[in-house]
Amino acid sequence: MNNTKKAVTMIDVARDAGVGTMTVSRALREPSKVTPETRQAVMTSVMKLGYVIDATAAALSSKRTRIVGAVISTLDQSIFAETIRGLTNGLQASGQQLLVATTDYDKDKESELISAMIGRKPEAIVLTSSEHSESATSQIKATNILTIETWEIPKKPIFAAVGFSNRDAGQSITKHLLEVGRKKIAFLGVDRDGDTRGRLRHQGYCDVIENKHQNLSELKSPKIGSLGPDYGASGLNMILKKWPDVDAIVCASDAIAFGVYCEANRKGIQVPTDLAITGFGDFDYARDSGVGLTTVRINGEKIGQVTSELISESNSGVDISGRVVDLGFEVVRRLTS
Amino acid sequence: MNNTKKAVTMIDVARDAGVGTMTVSRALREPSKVTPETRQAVMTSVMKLGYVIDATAAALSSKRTRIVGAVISTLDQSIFAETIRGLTNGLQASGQQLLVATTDYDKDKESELISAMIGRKPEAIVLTSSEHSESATSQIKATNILTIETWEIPKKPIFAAVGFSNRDAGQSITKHLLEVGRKKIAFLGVDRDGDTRGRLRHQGYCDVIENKHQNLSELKSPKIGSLGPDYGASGLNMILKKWPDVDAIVCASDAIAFGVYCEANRKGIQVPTDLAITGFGDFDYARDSGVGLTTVRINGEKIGQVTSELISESNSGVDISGRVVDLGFEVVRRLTS
DNA sequence: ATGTATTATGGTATCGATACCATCATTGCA
DNA sequence: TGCAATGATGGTATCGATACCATAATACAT
Repeated sequence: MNNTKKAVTMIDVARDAGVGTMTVSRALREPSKVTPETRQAVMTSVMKLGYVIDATAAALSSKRTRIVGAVISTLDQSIFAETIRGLTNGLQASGQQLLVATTDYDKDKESELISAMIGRKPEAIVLTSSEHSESATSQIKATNILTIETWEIPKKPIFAAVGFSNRDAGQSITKHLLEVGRKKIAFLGVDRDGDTRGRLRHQGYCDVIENKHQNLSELKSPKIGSLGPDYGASGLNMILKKWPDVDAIVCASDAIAFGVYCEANRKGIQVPTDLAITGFGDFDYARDSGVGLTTVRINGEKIGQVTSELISESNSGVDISGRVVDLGFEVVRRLTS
Repeated sequence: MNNTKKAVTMIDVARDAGVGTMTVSRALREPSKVTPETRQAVMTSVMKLGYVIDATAAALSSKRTRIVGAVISTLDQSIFAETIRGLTNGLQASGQQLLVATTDYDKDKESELISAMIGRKPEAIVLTSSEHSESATSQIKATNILTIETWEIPKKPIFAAVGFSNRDAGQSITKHLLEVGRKKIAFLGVDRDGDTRGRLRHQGYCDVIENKHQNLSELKSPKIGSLGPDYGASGLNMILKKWPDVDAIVCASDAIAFGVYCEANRKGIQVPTDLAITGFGDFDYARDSGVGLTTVRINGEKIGQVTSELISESNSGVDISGRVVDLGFEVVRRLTS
């Protein structure tokens, strides 16, 4: 495995094709700059020797790594997986590649990973969290590497941001429930350290439900355990015990909403007649399962795609600092509200 | 964004600290090789100047990129996301980073991406598909880069493999249904081009259901559309039309099984009394939703973790070629069988 | 026909850190 | 006391491709 085999370099190809190294380099990168014959000769030698250009050397020499770094919170519930997909697709089209690192919502880890990323000298860094440690931010600013914050649009972006406002989304979905006549709307979510999204959605809910008596919210900070459907099931029971007359629950994620829905079914609670339920994210099991969950749709793939476009733009010389792309969200009413 | 700012190099640090560049290099990488005082002086200068080691130059010089490439089929339904997670966690611990590329089950794209990966001279390449184009395989063999195939264990691994046998899994889950007394067991899956997993699971099913009359299988090749729950819903109807007396359905994925379950519920079919349903993968919505789907559990994260361990082992000089780690799977009986 | 613009090509310094070897200082032991 | 062994440090060639500049060869205009 350890490269015991010979390494074919550009010099070998040049010698074989009877040209200089620069001609090989050009034939490979800007074919129009060499005559068709020389290009042909070079390509033949490349094939014959099985030559592959060394990206490391090319990067050092040209000062262009063609790497984009993504420092994301988690890949767990596929929340960001779509964004990664949108990014890789966009970047692959322009010959860039994505270096990923996951922080698991740990700020120290994020800071550390951002350092490592900076060392790679990527052409851009994509972040999914909206709050960063001081050292991370200052380091990014110092090195002046294009950094794009995604999903939650921060109040003060470092350079540029692509996403939406979780708070606005929280407001919209709560308003929707009010509009369809719900009176006692509860909120169910988790307040995970370092993960501000749930908190912001809760904030949006609170903005709309001003009445202190009406504000029925549970925002737990579970140290362990899944933040998925099982939490929704126990959450519903908690809420029912505290506020038996609840008639709607805004959940901080589809997974939680799904758990609430299943538990309601088990208890014989009619949805949406007795209880309306809304989710967040519009993931496949909310969308296609037949449950017909009312939710807030966020186009994660588009976030990645637009981000890659911004990166391309920046690479072609456009100054995109200060650019904020708000892709919004969509309240999708289905059968649970 | 374009690095208009000065670049701090190791020479700058060396000058500032009043030592040679090699001492700086050592102070940063092998602190034990320098006196505490020099190390301190170097670190002070590093902080002062905001120096970050240039990974590109380090890689070129040391011939160690500390990059591992992952060429995966898709990140869509989070099937491989857990593996990515296991990998990044393991690799981050040893200072490696993961470069990801997605092929969307396109073999040409895979071949192309593998070439690009090879150019990066990664310390290992991780593949999630079990069948590769000829050019991809030969290129990998020629460059002699450690390549680990994951999930489906191929008959003839290039170097090493970590995963399980989809065919065995298909057999086991089908046997389970026979054991619990089912007589008319159907199979529902999709035959996506380039994705052999569904086909192998189907193969396992066929191995067990030898009787031609009993073999009720649908393996469609949908060009478009989701392979998720919505396919399960329509699939159930197809099956019922063809074989009204079916009493069990082996689904090629949890998502499909989930769709079948929901559709059965809608039609008033009792699960599991009238119809048993099994899935594949044990994703969260199968696990925690309360549906209690009987399924085949595959530990995707462990695949990534073990893979990263193999990579570490190889990096420390052990020859792991030919190593095949079969992590198996687990038939989890819940409420739908 | 001659000078200028244009295209094709190659030589070489360079990117920034590390491997290798040399040097010098210090310690241990006969 | 002297000599080898050990440890700390630095000089310099090197990794492999590209940028920059120089040159050669061709086309084109006057």
